[in-house]
Amino acid sequence: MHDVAAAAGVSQATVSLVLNSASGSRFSEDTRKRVRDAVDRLGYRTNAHAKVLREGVAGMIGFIGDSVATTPFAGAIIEGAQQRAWEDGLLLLSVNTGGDRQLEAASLDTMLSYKVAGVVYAAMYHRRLEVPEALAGVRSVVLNSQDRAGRVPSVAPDEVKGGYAATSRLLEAGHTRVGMVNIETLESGLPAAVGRYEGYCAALEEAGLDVDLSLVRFGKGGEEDGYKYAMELLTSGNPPTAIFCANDRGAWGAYQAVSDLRLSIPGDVSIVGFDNQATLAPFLRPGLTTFELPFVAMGRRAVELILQDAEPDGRVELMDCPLIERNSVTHPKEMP
Amino acid sequence: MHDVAAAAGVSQATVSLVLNSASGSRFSEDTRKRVRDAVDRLGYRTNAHAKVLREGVAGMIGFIGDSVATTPFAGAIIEGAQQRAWEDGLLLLSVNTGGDRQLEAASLDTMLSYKVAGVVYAAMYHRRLEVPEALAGVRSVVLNSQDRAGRVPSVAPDEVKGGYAATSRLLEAGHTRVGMVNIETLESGLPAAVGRYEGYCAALEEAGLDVDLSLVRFGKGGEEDGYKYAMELLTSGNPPTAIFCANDRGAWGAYQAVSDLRLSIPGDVSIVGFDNQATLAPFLRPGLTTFELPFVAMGRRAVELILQDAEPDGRVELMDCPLIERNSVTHPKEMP
DNA sequence: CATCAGAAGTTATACGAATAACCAATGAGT
DNA sequence: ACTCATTGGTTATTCGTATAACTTCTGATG
Repeated sequence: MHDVAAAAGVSQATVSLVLNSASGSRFSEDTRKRVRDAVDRLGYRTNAHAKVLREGVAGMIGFIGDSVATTPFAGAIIEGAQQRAWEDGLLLLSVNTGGDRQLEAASLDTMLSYKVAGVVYAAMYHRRLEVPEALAGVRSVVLNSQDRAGRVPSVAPDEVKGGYAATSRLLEAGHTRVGMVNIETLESGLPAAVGRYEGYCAALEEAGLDVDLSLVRFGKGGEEDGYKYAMELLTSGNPPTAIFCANDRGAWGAYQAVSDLRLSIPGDVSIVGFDNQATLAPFLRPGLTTFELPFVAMGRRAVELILQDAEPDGRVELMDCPLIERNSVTHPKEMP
Repeated sequence: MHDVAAAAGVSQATVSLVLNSASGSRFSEDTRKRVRDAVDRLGYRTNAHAKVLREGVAGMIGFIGDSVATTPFAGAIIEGAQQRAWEDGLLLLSVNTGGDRQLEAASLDTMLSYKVAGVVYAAMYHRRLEVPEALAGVRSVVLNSQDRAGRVPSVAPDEVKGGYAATSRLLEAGHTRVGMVNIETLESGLPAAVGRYEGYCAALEEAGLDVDLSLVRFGKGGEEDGYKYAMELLTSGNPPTAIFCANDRGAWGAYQAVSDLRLSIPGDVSIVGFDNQATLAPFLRPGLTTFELPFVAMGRRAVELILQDAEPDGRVELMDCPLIERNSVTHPKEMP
């Protein structure tokens, strides 16, 4: 900057003021032009660290993921966060800890020493977790999970509403016997499993239907269980005409079961999935009607909470899971 | 740091020296202890910006991806880069540009103003690309692609060797009629398509076999083409006993074709894929034998090149694609 | 004519750490 | 007694920017 000042024949302060005062017309047009020319000629670029040193806070937001980058869905989460940050000219300083608490603490420490404007603490899957202590020292948001202690604001998908919407989609198509293959037991406490089931029940009740436990199965989220439990449901005495699979992998298993039974989707049985897994859901035949975890929107929202002025509270913000309509749902077959 | 110095009853310089001189025993044990106690008591954390300001280079590496985070495979690339960076105590300052050259330039500019130690320029898929001019100003590496101008060093998968290894795997199992369903035409110039085909030819020739063009098809990389061309090959007069599908999605299509023909894998036809797509290859039945793009290793290597002392040249470093053995390959059936 | 307002800059300082250069005290060697 | 090395520190300066506070000049005004 001193070089620029010398080249333009002014003082360093003048350069700084010309460059930063948005429109404060304190200088003559001539001087401003000389400064800008010198900047261009010398290829001057401001030193961000000197700026931060003076101003106390950096144009960076820390992003700590327990392994977000490697899980196929959730890359979108970091993408959303980054997009939103960049809209305010900020960059993401990111780390995947792989769940290593020590790495987590160390990298958080480094981030803080870089005076990040805030920290997004993102989890690979929706759960209740303990945040590292050092987070208390900065503005922070828990993403795709919830702070168990309830101190840090959180952003997570609305599983209940998602389960409700998925089930409603089938009920509205006219189904009255709607099965569910869940991804975990309720005792697991997994918000996705508990919430989607709760939504399933709520939708049935609202439609005046009882929850028939013979139509509900609890697997482990893999396609093997999807296959196994869909098979059980469809070969039972009084099979469902539609199945809500609480994740797409389970739905894939269900597809295979339906195929092995020489039935067809959606003619004989309608299927709704959950997750909109990019490498799976669009490629099944027929395309899987499913619900999307709003990763991009969640990432954006988390950064937004960091950026906003209002003092944060420990509130959990739940975000809608949009329906992705494809071709695995239709009306139930008329009974013979 | 002044506060710490005051609390410990020493000068700021002493604190700095005690904290940084690894073992330089210039101070009494007593003083050092007082300093460390004060640091703990006050929860002092060094200001990274002040340090960078003095030293000229930051403990950060820029990572620019054209949309790495959202593509399901390549999250691993950023993971590898970050891992390696952290081993040297560096963090990644990352941006996904979504291919927007303007955003790319702007974010690169910001990164440079943060005095990053280097920049990794990562592409979503392997190709030849033009790097932004500003990259010339820093140490940089092109990742998962190659600098067309040949100035910036590049790290990319060894497609030829991959295609060679895939084909060899089938030849070694005893197959002599090995088909290939490619992901693109050769005219596309796509290194993955061109290289894997070249490797396929090389392996055949080395085994003393001619390349039989009636066994080769060029699709668009989707499962529809995988289905269509596998079907063509298998229903031809003299079908192959094994097919090398140049990507896993194509292999999935081939699986469906085989299934529709009431044949079995690997009994009637062996299949080898490419990509080891995490949400697909392990879940096919039988599990797909395939090759992995070494994303983590590539990410690591790119950062390593940035970190190393030697002056870089524009060399392209090709990395091996490891075989992921599952159950889709066996000996050919004896002819009746 | 004295005064005052505004325009157009400049000077000086602070941010936090690293380090070269300096200083004071002690004890050993001659 | 004098020199000199060693130990254990301190002082002063630098990195690059932002900005509060000051200066100087030019017209305009009462």
